[in-house]
Amino acid sequence: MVRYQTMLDKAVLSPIGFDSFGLPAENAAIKAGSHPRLFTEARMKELSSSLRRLGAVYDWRREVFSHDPVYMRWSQTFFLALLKAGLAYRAEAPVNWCPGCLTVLANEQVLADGTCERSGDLVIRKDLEQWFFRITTYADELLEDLDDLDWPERVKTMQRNWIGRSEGVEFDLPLASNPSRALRVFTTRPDTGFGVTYAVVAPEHPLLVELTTEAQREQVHELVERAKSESELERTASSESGPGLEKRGAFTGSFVLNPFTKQKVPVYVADYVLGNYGTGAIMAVPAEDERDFAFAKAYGLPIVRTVATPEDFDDGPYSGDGVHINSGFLDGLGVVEAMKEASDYLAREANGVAKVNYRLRDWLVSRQRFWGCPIPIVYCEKDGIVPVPLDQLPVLAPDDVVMDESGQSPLATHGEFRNTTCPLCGEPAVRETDTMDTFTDSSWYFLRFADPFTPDQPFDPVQTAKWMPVDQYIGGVEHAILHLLYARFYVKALIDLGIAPGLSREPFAHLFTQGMLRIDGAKMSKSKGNQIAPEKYYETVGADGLRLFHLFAGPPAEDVDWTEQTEEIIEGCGRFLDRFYRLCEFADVNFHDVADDTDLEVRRAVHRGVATVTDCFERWMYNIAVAEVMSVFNAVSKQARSEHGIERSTLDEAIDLLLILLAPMAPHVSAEIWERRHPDETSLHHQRWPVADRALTVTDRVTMIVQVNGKIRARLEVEPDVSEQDAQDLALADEAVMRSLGQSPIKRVVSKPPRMVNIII
RNA sequence: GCCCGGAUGGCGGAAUCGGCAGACGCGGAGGCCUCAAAAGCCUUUACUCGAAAGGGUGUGUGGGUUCAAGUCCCACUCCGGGCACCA
Repeated sequence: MVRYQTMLDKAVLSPIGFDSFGLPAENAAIKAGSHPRLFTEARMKELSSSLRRLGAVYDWRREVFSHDPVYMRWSQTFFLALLKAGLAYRAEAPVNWCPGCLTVLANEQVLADGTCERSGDLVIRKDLEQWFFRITTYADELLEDLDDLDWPERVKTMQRNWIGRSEGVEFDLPLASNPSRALRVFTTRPDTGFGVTYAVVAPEHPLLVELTTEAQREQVHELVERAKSESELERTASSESGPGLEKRGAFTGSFVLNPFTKQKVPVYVADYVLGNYGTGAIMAVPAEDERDFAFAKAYGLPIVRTVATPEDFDDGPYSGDGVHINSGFLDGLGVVEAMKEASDYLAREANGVAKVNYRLRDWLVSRQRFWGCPIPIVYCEKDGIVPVPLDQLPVLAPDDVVMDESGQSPLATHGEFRNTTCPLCGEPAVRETDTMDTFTDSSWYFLRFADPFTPDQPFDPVQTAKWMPVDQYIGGVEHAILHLLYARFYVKALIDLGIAPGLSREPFAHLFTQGMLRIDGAKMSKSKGNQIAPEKYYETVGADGLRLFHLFAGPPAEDVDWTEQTEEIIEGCGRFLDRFYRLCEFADVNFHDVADDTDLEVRRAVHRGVATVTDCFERWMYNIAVAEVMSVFNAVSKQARSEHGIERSTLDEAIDLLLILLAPMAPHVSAEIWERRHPDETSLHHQRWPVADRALTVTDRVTMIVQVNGKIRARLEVEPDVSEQDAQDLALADEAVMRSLGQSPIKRVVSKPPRMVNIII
């Protein structure tokens, strides 16, 4: 794509960098007892050289990498800026701990089945004090701005689901024993209030102890203990997760008053209510909520319908629209009107307020690992949390560390690093020894690319304004709600912090999600260690052969399976390039002197090929583009090697145009041939992308199909502008058509000249 | 359970609008070249009836719309992905 766009004479910025911090390097270093930097830099070298050999076009002058102290300085500066703005904070919270990675993870890094996105270990819950970024502040903007992005709908949907905005009402359920106190709940269905037959609090709810009566203490205690011992994932996302999961709960012994019916309803504690969403307590409406229904059935609680169910509805919870029943002043209203009435009522009677809740949680950025960007904070007994002064950044990890398998970050036990003095009072203090999530590093690198040369600022606003947003961002779907969400948040925050004035609030205007290479169904990735090294193919079919295969293998958005057949396809691509080379050497070519109709046909094929390949490139159909080049080549080659032969200038034009079409796909061999053919011209890659000669691409004859009762009976060559009458006459005069018509009278003729005529009998 | 995407020869995959299904490649078969092989070249290759000419069938399944459906509509099956106790 870069090569193609460049040949269209566009200014193309194609940068490269390395997200060089992270666990793979650290784990490798632990195994070998060496320093992750050694691994990382060796790997970077290998990768760079492999990419260069592949012929990837990058502006290597702009290369950046996250463990570069210059880069780290700004990563840390941003952390402190976020802290100053109140967007970074330290809090104790239940967090996801991965026993395989020996660190906490962000919610986004935990898969739906409760395992770690990277190591596959089951994540456990721990209560720890950690650093967070207040990404939830931007929840609405992150959601709304998705609408205008040219991204795959799938990715946008994933982000929308992840943010999980829901509008509802928060209100009070007064305690029956003491109506001046209340249990606050959140609901999206205030209209179903008359159907509230019980309430539920989460096991973590602060009021739980107060609500629990002596008689129920033991039962409640048992449930709370069990909920605590299980990870959140066992609780919410076990293998049978979802609304069908078994509900476990216990009666607290207390009652609250339903503000609609003024009836006493029991308060339960149950693990299906989450402590960290909404108010951690709900009003339960079993008739209109699947989960409440299951719980009510299990615990023998009453179920009162408040919305009439459709006629064909048998049983169970019904959450659709309908007319309200058993609902006092709401009776007869539809769901939408009833919601409004009920909300107004709750506002008057139960301190009800409209409330928006999000599934999205703040971004946990602390990592108990060594190979990451240190969090630039000092803890002082007197001054508390103290940011490291900007002129002392970057805080660098020491090199004299021991990487062992203890699971402890070497920073935590490194006295010299850990023990420092407070920047404010000068008294002894300790450094933060956690590092930042590597997604913080990758959340702003694209800004640095616009101007990576200055050490004095993270990026030049003039340059970022010039290049940003990224016109075409390409990545795997696996980043749909990790990197792509974090980077969007970062950009918005950096703008609001005044760090990136004039920047577009969305970093990636167009997103294309590439497919992945799979082996035995598993994604090929560095973490799985099942990669296929390209080097081997550089030797056999060359980088160009491998490139051609890569494009040819299938649509770029889809995954490619590596099978026994794959090697053979790669060889086939290599063979094509060999054949192409031989034609350019005029091997087995016969020439004739004066151009004739056969030459015209060749020229037509070539020019149509130019048009088709251009179109394919515009529409990401690289596999078809390769097929088209092969196809055109076959036509040219066949003519050139026929006895009749080809006229010299026809072949020259064909080869030159094919070389240009091939330049972005197989840049090495095409450039070599070009140089040999045109020693005095500028290189192939500086040639302008061709435009097909319209006179040659318009068709002079077209194949018209003739159908009888929809079945094809003949194919006729006709003029493209053949009239309807002529088309029909031709069709009816055809021998094969006449045969299938037989004696039957013609009922009707449908014709779309010059494509087809259909005769109905 | 809900929401997306997909299903086309032995295989990877083509087919902007409803109008020639299977482009291109891989693999297979036969042949040429060769003492032989490799490489290369040529022919052939959806299935099926037929000696051939020619016919029939065919894009996951079942219906429908249409002169005409891989393409549009309805129902379903299977595969892939996402979400899934968020009130």
